[in-house]
Amino acid sequence: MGLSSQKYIAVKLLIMYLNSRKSHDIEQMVKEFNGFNLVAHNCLINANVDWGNVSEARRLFDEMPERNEVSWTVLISGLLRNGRVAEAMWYFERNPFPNVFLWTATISGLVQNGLSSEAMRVFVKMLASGVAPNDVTFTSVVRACGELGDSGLGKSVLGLIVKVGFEDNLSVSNSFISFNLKLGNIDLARRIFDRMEERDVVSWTAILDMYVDMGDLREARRIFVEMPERNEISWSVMISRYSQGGYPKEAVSLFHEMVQCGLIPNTSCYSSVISALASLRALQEGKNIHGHVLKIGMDRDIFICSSLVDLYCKCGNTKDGRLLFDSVLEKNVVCWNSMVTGYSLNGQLAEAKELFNQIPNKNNISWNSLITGYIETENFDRAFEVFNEMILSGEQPNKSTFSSVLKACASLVSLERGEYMHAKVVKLGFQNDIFMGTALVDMYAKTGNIESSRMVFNGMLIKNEIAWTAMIQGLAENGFAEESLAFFEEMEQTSTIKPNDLILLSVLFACSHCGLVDKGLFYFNSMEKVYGITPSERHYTSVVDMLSRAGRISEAEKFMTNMPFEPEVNAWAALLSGCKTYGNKKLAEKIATKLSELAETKSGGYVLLSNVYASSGRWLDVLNIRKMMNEKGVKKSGGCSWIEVRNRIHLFFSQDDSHAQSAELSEVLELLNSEMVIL
DNA sequence: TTAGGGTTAG
Repeated sequence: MGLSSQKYIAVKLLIMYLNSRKSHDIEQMVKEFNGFNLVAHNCLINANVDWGNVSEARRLFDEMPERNEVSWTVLISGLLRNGRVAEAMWYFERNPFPNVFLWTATISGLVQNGLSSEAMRVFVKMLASGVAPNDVTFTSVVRACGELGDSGLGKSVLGLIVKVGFEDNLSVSNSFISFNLKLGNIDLARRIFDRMEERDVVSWTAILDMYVDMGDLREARRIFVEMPERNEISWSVMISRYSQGGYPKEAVSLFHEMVQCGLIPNTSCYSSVISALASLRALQEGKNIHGHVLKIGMDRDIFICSSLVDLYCKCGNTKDGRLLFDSVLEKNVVCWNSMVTGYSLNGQLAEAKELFNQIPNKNNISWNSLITGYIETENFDRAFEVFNEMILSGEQPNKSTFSSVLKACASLVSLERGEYMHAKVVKLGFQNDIFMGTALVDMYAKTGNIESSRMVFNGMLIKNEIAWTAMIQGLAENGFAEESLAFFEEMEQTSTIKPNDLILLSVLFACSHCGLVDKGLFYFNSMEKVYGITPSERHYTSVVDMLSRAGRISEAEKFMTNMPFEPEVNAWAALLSGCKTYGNKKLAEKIATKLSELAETKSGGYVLLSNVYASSGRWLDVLNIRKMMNEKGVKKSGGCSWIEVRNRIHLFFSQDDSHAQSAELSEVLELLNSEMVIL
């Protein structure tokens, strides 16, 4: 077989690979080909690497009777591209063709796997071996310096580059732009860009990304429009950053715009747009994209698959998510995490736990997903257990982990654990993070330690809407109504943050508890006009409560009849309680009749009704309702309480003695009771 | 063989 026909076969295989991406066809073709063909074999290895069948690629390589330098390069760079560094290095040590391509492929592969120090060591070895680096080598080496955040190292490499004469090379200059952006030298990056004689789409995209990273999406959009040349990566930068930055709608419309312009989206664009659709819970459009991805043969891409798993799960369809997950041959940790998160989000904790146990290389996101799942299903005990297991396994908790566990401490009203977590946050140096600050303010407020809550809040360098909400709400709910209002006024005067519906609810709550009725009514009436927030049922109920507490019963009643929706049961309860306090028996009876009617029509109505009677001290009515519920066979979910002793949560249910020490506890209670009688 | 881009947790 001559070289030209070998080339012919290789080209044909490549065309088939690009068109059909069907491994089977290509394998068939290689088999039909009489005898061994080196070029075809190399192509097949390359194709398998691209499809993620790395083990198959390695098998093909190992079985080759003869290999050339392309075979070695394809295999080693393929292994590195798929994160199989140890295997790649094993082959690298044994490679009989140490040319510049292979050195460069290895250096860049190591950098891509986050092993920049190792990459630099290989680079030094390369220089010592006498092989001269080329421009591509330098771009990878500069990237490694950037990843290491080592500006001194970058300067030494620049010296070498100038010595060899690559300083004006386009790729090398581009890599220096990103190097400086990584180190925060924005001005220097911009100066390099401005000084460049020739710029390509990569240079422009780097500058575009700079504005996106700074959070200036408008300026980024301007650069994007003005760029002399745009390719699919420039588009993908825009789409992904809009998606990640909390603008999923814009990301989707940008994707449509791209398609309308006649451009072909790459895998990045697809994974980003699917992620945006997942945020929007847009299942149908996501399914359309999935169909399209299947049609064009991108359905094996791990990024696309992980986003699709996430999409199906976020839309509540864990079954289809799992089906897709199972079809992925070589899963990475992100793919695993997407599925665990999917089960967690949908409350399927047994499935989440089972899958979590099977993850081969867990990272902290895997742990966080499971912890969050337990917290969302209010299984706080298990959440803390998993947290402890995480620490024991040697996995470092991150800010997300603490955000979750602090939420659990708040829900459990467990100050002791909260303080322990706070200490850990400080030890790891996370205390200045805005998420941490907010979670701590909330935890301390919910556990009743308003002093610490205030201290953390005052110490926060930047305060966002969520932080202010936690503080204002915390103060209001802990009975510091006046202070809560003072903080609200301070927020209005000193920040640009606009009040949200939760803050206004707290403000109404505070006004109600301070007896500042007119002030409360003023804020309620300002909601729509000044703040552009439509009041919800809860806001209306709060006003009813406020008027009732102040004895303005007829006003409260009138307010209720003018509400744009059916009043909540809590609103009736507030009014009834007001009637009781101010002795309005006639209206109280009217409300009682109304509530009985409501109980008939609403599911769980009896329970609510009995709660309403209980809250206004009408115990006879409570007993009657309970009797009626028993007759009709209506079950009430039991009351539940808990106490924390030596890091263990003890749960107690009403009319239930399932606690292991319930007999002893009863005895002690009886003893205490008798003591109280004596006193 | 490269520089610019992607998926998951709070």
